[in-house]
Amino acid sequence: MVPKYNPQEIETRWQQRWAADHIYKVWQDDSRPRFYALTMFPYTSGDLHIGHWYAMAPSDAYARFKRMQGYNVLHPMGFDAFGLPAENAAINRGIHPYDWTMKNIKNMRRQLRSMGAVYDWSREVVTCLPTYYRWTQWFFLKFYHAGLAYRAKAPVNWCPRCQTVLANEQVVGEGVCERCSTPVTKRELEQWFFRITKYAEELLDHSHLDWPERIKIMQRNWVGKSDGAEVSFRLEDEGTEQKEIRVFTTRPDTIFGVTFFLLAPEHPLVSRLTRPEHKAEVDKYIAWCRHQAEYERVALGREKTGVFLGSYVINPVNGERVPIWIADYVLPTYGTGAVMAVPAHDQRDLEFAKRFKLPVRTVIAPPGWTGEELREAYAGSGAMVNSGDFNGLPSEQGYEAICALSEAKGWGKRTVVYRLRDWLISRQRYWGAPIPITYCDKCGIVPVPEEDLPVLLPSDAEFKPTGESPLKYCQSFVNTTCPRCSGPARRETDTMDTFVCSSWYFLRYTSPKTRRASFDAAKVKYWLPVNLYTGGAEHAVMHLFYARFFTKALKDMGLVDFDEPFARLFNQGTIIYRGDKMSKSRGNVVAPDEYVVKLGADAVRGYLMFIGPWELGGEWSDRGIVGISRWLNRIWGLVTTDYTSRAVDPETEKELLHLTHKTIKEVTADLENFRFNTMLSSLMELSNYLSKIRESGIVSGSVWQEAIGYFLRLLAPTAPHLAEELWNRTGHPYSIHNESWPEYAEDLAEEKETTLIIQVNGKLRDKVLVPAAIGEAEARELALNRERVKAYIDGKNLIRVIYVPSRVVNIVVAS
RNA sequence: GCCGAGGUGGCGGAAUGGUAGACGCGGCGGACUUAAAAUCCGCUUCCUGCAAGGGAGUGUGGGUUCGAGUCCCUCCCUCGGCACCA
Repeated sequence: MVPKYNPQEIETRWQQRWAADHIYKVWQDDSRPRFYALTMFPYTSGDLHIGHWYAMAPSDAYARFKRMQGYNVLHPMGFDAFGLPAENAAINRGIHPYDWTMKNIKNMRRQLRSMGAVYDWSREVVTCLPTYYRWTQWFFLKFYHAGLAYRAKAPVNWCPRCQTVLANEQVVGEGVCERCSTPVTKRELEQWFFRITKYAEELLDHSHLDWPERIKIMQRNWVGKSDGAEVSFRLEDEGTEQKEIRVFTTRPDTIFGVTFFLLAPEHPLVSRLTRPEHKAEVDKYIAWCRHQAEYERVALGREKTGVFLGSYVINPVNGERVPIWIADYVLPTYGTGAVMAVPAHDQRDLEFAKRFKLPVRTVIAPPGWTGEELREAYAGSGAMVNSGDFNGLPSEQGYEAICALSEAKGWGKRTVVYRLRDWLISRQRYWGAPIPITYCDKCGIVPVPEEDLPVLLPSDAEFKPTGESPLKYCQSFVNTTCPRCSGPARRETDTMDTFVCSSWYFLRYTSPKTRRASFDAAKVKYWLPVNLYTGGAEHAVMHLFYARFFTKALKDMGLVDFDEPFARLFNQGTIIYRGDKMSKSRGNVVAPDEYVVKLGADAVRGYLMFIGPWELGGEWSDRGIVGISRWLNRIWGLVTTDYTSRAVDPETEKELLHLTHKTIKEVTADLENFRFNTMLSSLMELSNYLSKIRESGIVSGSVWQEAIGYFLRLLAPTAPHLAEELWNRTGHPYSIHNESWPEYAEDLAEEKETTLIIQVNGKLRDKVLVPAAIGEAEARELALNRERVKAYIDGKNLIRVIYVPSRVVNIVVAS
């Protein structure tokens, strides 16, 4: 009696054996081509849910496939372990963030091990350990010395709930916090920034990246490059030390159409340019703006607001006096915070002009324009009008001509403006890598010397959120000596955004234990760039963007010799459950554990791959997984029950050989393209055919054994435990995971017979099984003489016959 | 508003411009069983017909083609992202 399929027993047994034998240990083995297959490491939230498995199980199958294909595969795993939830848990439950995080890691590691992945656990990376964050701090110093890290006072995004500042990238949707969805407010604070804008142009270049188009578009939009010109408008009243105001415009060709001038309410010149008789109104407006939330202010479709300051600028092209207003739709952070308003050719300016009865002057003629007032702003191109010497010039040429004139006269120049802002990395929280900076009354800002790293987090800090870093109240941490003059000094108490930690973890995996450096340069040279990076698309302008910036900066510092970290990127879709994305806060998480116990990790892996195309995600279904579980059970029975050959039918043997090779071909192509769902249907078709053969027993024992051997190797990436067990039970040497991927023979994979479709006027009328190599004449002859076809063509005029080789004969007739 | 992705049986989903619905779930019928579960076999897009067959059918409406789920245009819906960026 053959024992029943017992996934739990099989899976734990093989996992122990694999671990004991270190079969997934990765060496830097130059004789094989390397393949770095990376999956985004999880945040240490406590439990992995099915959504995590959806990211990890298919990528593990892919890594296994690459291994079997003969690559030296690095497929590591680690934990993104700093961050707010740990601190919040500490506040709520009185557990230290370190203990909370480590407890979670322990549990998540157990869950990950139960998945049976090829992770080499000796390479695990945990970002909250001093052995790791020491190097995060080291990178900060490198950036500081390279002029890429600076401290500045700026209006920053503040999350009142998280009690910390946020990077622009972490403000999402209608101006809410990426983490807790609380509306974000603005605060004027002295903070640390990374100069990511220095790389704006380089970050736009995705030309050597095999990345999804939508991610590239999102990043491009985020950088927001605009070509245009910077133009100076002289102040009419030159009594102030400031003689002019610069604006940025993408349409210098419309400069004759300027009828008013706008400043952001926060613009530094506002108070100086406000005439006494307007002061009360201006102050009132500015106060009103200040209590508007950022997202209200930029909400589209709002009625335009603003006030006149009472002073004027002079238009450099025609010497006109232009009134200066302030309006909240002018953003202080973009361009110069000032706008030359051209209501005829900008919809926003037109709305403003209408509201405040300001003049509108058309200076670019729309097609067919006869001088009437425009209903809507015309933003297209056309001949210049009302533009002095430039009248009649096409606007594209006008653009060039105005730029040339401004440059010649010195009141303007061509320029490029980016929407991208520098990356704010300070966080007023405890659980992050301390920024390695000291403040000395004598020496000012002094970086901590490299040899003094790490700046350790004190274990005795209080975590109560006060809007300032808990480290600020920890005297033993704050008080230090100046590295330069040895006098008393204070430590920086802000910690770094966790995205700094995750901007270089993929380098650390290559040499996780090295104590001499952040990474071993030779190993990074061997493994990087990452061949394939998989994870969710939600990181498009955060993690993925920062990691690219980091890599480019490291390249410029000479620390690495490549400027893009991830050659190929693939985003899996989202697993939904009860109509919603799985998340703790929605309370709809499905834990893999109970399914692993009941049906086995192989079934969970298989179901997640079978659910649909990986990039589209899908709905988790308790019913769906039993289909895969039953299939694995059938495979168990198919292979463990002795096969008895009762007769040998050469035709069936040939057919089995053909189907086997066809399956190898399909499974290989599907894996390469992440089409796990169709890969599994191919395997099911083969196993269904094998079941039929086992019933009839009409192939020889050796042919049967060979087919089973192929089948198991094709199954190994998806169901590593079951494949190993059956490989072992069929007398093969350990381990199937060190076997080569099967190769197919093209002539065997090819179809020998095909169903010829016979259509009359494009409608299916008959089918007939023919040799695949059938010739055209023969096919036509056959089709025209079929009884079923004759009924449709007799007595009609044969117009033409279309023949698609070995597929279709379409007979076109007319009555 | 703009940019992506998508819309196919009761459900998840397959289909190089050439048999629409592979594979699986569910359902129905049968075998095994005292019975049930499990397992195995068969059927399962809809309408019509005793049947052979016929007709319709891939969100909507048009177009290209011998032939369209697939290509082009219009519109509708769902999901994701961006959004007063001068």
